[in-house]
Amino acid sequence: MPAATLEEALDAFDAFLRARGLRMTGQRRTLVRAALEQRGHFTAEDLHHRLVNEGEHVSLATVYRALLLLAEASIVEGHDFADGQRRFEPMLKREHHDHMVCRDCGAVVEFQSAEIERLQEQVVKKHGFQIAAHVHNLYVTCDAWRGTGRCDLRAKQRGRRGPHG
Amino acid sequence: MPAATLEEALDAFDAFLRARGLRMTGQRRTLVRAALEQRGHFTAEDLHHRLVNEGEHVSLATVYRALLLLAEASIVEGHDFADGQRRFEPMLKREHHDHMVCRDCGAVVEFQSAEIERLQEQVVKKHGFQIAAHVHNLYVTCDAWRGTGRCDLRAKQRGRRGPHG
DNA sequence: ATATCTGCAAATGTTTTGCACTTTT
DNA sequence: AAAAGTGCAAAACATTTGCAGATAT
Repeated sequence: MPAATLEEALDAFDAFLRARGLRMTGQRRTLVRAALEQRGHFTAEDLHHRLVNEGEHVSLATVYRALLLLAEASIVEGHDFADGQRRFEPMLKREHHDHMVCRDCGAVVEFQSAEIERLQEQVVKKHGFQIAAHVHNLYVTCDAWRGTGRCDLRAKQRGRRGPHG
Repeated sequence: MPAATLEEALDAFDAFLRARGLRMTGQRRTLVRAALEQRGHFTAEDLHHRLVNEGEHVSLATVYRALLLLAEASIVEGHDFADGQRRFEPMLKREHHDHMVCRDCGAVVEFQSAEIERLQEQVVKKHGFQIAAHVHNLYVTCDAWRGTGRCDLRAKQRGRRGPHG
């Protein structure tokens, strides 16, 4: 199943908004488009910068507010990669996946494992819970790739400490 | 392997500090003790409150600074349960585990799965990475337990939204 | 018309930091 | 003495929110 088109995303968002008595606006349309055009995992600020560069007039507050709605509508999904900023990615019509995050180069690589999902579900059931969501991030290093150019996807990285100390 | 005793923790911390040219102080000793006595997963503020109630004079800043060192020394481990505050738990001589976090009652239940760990490692290797750390949190609900009293471990919960929208 | 949006600036809340003073070594 | 630690208050910083004016139904 390929990722959703802009039209599909706009339709889905429109339906979502309508169902909650909310309104489709110029800014929200612009934000849906920009979010889908964004490659990889982006922050609210990334999205805002992009729009400012395009000459669009949308405030950062509106970006945050829209991202919240887009996540509730399952058009995007938010992730915490322990670097102090929430990342988003388009998720409409995309399959679930988890992430490897490289601490050397900042690359975010998606992975899927039906087997892990199954075991996860099993653990939760064994305890009488129901699963609502999960976070499965693998923080990795890629020193072995140094110099190959293969891992220099996102050189920038924040200094903020993760939850591991 | 049972959890570490206070003496073991103090020795480990002392060795860690010494190796880095840092010093054991009264506050740090107090914090090690309090952290080990704390049951379950606690925040920096929990720890601070506890000490204030005991009549100890330790500032919140010192608590944060000590927790950082204790985590680096692997005496405690920090976790992000997506509620806006970092939690810590004693980890010296304890086995690795991941967590289920109940969104209804706030309970944190530990789980272990050698199978999941193995698959995780496999995924990382397949991509040529080396694993540095991982976060595997299962956010669950326990409505089925309502009224049984079994799940009301930690009633308090924060309103802050997690990374999923 | 009326409820919802938006932008701006100010607030929030956890964690970090600068600095003057204490405590270790 | 010299280096490291502490408390306090202020700073940081991503995200949220109050409010007055703008926009959608």
